[in-house]
Amino acid sequence: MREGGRGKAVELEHLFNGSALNAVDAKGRLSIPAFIRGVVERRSDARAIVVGPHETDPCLTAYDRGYARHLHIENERRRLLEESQAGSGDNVGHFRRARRTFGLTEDVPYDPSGRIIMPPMMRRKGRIEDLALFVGVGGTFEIWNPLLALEHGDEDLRELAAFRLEERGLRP
Amino acid sequence: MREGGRGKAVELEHLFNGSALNAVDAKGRLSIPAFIRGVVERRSDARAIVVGPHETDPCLTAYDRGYARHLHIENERRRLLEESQAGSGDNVGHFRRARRTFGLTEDVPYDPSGRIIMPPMMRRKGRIEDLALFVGVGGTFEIWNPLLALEHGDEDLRELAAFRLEERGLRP
DNA sequence: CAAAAGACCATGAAAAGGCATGAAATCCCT
DNA sequence: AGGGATTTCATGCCTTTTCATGGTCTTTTG
Repeated sequence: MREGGRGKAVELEHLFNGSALNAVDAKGRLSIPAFIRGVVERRSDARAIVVGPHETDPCLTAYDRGYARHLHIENERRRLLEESQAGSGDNVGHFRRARRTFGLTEDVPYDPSGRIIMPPMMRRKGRIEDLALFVGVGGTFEIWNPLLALEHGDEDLRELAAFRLEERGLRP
Repeated sequence: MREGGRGKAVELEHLFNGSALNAVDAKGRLSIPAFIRGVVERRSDARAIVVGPHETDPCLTAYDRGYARHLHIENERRRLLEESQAGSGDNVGHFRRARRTFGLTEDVPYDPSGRIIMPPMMRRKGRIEDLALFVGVGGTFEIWNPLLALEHGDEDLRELAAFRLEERGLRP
């Protein structure tokens, strides 16, 4: 199950699918929904997620360690490509990407009961307060402040957030 | 699990991921953040890092001993490649790289509590003063003077440095 | 002898782990 | 298919451990 190497990467055999709204306590502690943990563990058999700012939206992106390795390999491949193309060129682009992929993200293990402490920096970047909306998007998943999702999300996301909030008896 | 040789290197199974800002005391002592030590020890089970000047940026690069071995092997591979290509060509490039990879770097063990004394030459090359910003970049990690990061870094890095400084109650 | 390097202890803050609870979802058996 | 029993989850609370960092004291070395 590890890394068969036969074409398909294990990371993409299981996809993040679904959504959930969970509470964040005063110390920034929160449960990773079970459906996410299932995929994380089948993909990488590590009880940890990697969290970082989303590239374009006011939320966080997250994935498992196997996917992080995948990103690393892609980065290295691209570097070699650029090196051979642009003369002996600068690797500036490479370093920038690597820094973004690994410096701005954090590896966060979860405990046996499936909880993490959202790192303060991520909490701030994602503007996560006392609720976290998890949204599967296939290869990765997103973590939203549900109120921001209502405000800045596309129509589908807004509807999703509204539903999950109502479900909890919250109607802002 | 050491170095199976069958494709995947152990060095790349665990990646440096995250960031931290630590103090450098009057004696030049500083703690290697726990998340770095974890990866270092899983990769090479040695309590030491290898530090050198960064290829393009005003900071230091560092990694574990296993990764140093990896660089050596890569270098040799590349030498053979260039030799067979450019006629019996000069090995100038090879020697230059080897000197850079091993001559300009230093192997620095850390004590049981996880602290090193930054070698004076590195301290000077990286212009490290009383704060050190560690930034994971996958295969390796960087050590910045956070003020230089603010000044010369790309946007992401600047933001990172600013956040880590604020977090400590420092706003330059 | 002086200065630097290294080992050892001390401490406060933060994080990790464990235990308990209530609610919801699932299973299972008639 | 129903309905009770069981398991899984999310979540609050409390305890233990880890970490970063400062200080002191010893050892080494020029």
